[in-house]
Amino acid sequence: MSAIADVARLAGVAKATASRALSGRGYVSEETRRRVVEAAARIGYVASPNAASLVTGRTQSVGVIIPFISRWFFAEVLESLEQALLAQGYDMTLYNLPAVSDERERIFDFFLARKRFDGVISVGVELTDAEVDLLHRLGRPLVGIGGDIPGARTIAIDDVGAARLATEHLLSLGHTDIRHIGGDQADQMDFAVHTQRLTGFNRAMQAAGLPIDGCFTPCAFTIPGGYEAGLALFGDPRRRPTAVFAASDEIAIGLIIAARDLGIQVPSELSVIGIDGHPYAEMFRLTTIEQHPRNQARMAVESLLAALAPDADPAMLGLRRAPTNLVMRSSTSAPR
Amino acid sequence: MSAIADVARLAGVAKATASRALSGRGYVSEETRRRVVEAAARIGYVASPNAASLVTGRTQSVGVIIPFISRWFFAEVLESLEQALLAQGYDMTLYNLPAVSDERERIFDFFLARKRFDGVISVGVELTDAEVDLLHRLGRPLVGIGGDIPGARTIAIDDVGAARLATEHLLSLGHTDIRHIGGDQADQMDFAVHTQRLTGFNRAMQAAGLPIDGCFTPCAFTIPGGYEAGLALFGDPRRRPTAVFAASDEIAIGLIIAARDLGIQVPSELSVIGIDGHPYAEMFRLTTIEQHPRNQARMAVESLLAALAPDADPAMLGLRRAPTNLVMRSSTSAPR
DNA sequence: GTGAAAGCGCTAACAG
DNA sequence: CTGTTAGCGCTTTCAC
Repeated sequence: MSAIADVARLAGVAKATASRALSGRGYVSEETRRRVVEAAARIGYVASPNAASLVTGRTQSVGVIIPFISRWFFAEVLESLEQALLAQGYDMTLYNLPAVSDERERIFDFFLARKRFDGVISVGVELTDAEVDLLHRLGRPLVGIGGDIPGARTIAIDDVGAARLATEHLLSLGHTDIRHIGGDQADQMDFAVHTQRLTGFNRAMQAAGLPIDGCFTPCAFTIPGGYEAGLALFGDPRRRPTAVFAASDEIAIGLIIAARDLGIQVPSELSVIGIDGHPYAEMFRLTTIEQHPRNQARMAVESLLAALAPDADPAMLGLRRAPTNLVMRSSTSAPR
Repeated sequence: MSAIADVARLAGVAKATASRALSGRGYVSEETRRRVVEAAARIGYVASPNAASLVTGRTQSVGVIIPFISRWFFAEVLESLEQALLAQGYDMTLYNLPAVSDERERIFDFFLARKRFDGVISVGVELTDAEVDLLHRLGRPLVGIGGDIPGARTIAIDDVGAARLATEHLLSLGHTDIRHIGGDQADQMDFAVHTQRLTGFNRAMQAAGLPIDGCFTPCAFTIPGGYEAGLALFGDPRRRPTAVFAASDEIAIGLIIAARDLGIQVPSELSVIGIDGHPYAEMFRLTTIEQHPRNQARMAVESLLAALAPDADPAMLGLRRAPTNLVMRSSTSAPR
């Protein structure tokens, strides 16, 4: 016997009335509602979301696909997504997407293809055309964070602009020997971020009339990645730059640790600027440009839920961008 | 019309047969199965997990509750859980549990209480009795990682033993002025971990006939937390210890950064040992005891799924512990 | 404002 | 091996 039937019987009403009273949809007299709620409480009634979904088509659940969990930016996004979603009564099913592979295909074909979610949020994943297609075919809102997805709302910072700003900051301090350490272009995982930040760097350098040849060094997008790159780059004092723009704070922090290991004073002998707003920035006296992961997450949820609302505003289908602020977390300095 | 009915009609069989052919349960002739599968493929049939769950009672989904996402250990556990679960056809719904609060209560009463999950995995959360009760009342397997949950399978390292081992390592190098920097006992979030690691430290010290008064300093369980503690602890050269056992690698790394900022050589002037197996350990020449988050996660999933299997082995209901290895990631040294 | 009835899409008996 | 029959627990018309 369906559980709600028990509640109904106990309250002396029909199943339909109990349903209305409990879900808040439809007209129920105050007196009846009270009786139903009380009856439900008495027998500890909990609705079956499955049964409800089967008829309403809504699952109150959203799928999130993300390529990393342990990198600061992604973890931060995840935390905020979960919080924002939960506050609206949605829960979050997480798919940690590997590089294109059988496993990945399975996530799309087996898990995402089913009508399990009211919407999908894709965080910093470079999706293939087929994947985007499949997601659209679900007929449910799709929102991206960290890069464009054809036909979907997207939240992102202006990566080219942020990189340019960072580089210009170093230029304005008088530096001319500046390097960019960033992600490998061949690394599929991190959206166009790598390319865009390199582009911003190149533009700023060229606008200042400086050469860009040999200024870029790729490395893994992590603290150890930056550390390795730093050991290699700063090893020879005669070829050491006076300033570095790192494509992420994690790389920047790795560079600083390496510099210190080599006895180089930061920031007096070497200026480093990064992008992210990483919480370790202060400890390392790192100048950084905030990427506001929490804001981006909140905006994504807001945008997704707006699309889910009965009176969805088609205007929200455009591209939205989170603000990009140059935040001087600590001192960079002029070259000596 | 139910989608599977379309498939059935197209294949010229009954719905039940189509169901059997597609789900693999029950007898179907090879010929029939082929026709059904083909028909399904032709119209792009995807089963509705909701409808299936409604009748089978299984959701192929597990709930995971966890207090942090951005700390290394937790992120690592999460990644492994997701991977192991996915491989078995389960997806993972994530609840980032805040300290006891209305939000937290809502997670239990509203989200977890519904029969949405085939099982629940609790990672490093100190659950209240009421919460444990609610989880048990679901009648579904519950597995814990990182600390005991009454009546549930639990995977954890031996925290007291690991702490003791770490301290003994420092003692064996000849150190006698050793401090323990760990989590605040009042911090509810981190299970009994704080207390247990402090206990292990105290036991080792006492066994060596050393005093423990004033040897413990609490701090936040993060790199910045360790950094702050380090600045305070190492500021006065006359009161500086020769070795520190940090309750986590993150604290240890913070301590090392602080020490370096103060011009102290690590490890020659100060030995630091931590627990975790953090990937930054090598960069910081940190000695650490591995906590194997990935192993623990895999064991948790294994244990959960075993309980879900039709022939569940009641013997698995016991407490299991992951191996604790003392790994010398790099050099610690004797006091000078 | 409330009740009766008709499903949502699927699987599990049970015959055949 | 396959078809028929009953629901799983809920929401939603549509009358009253």
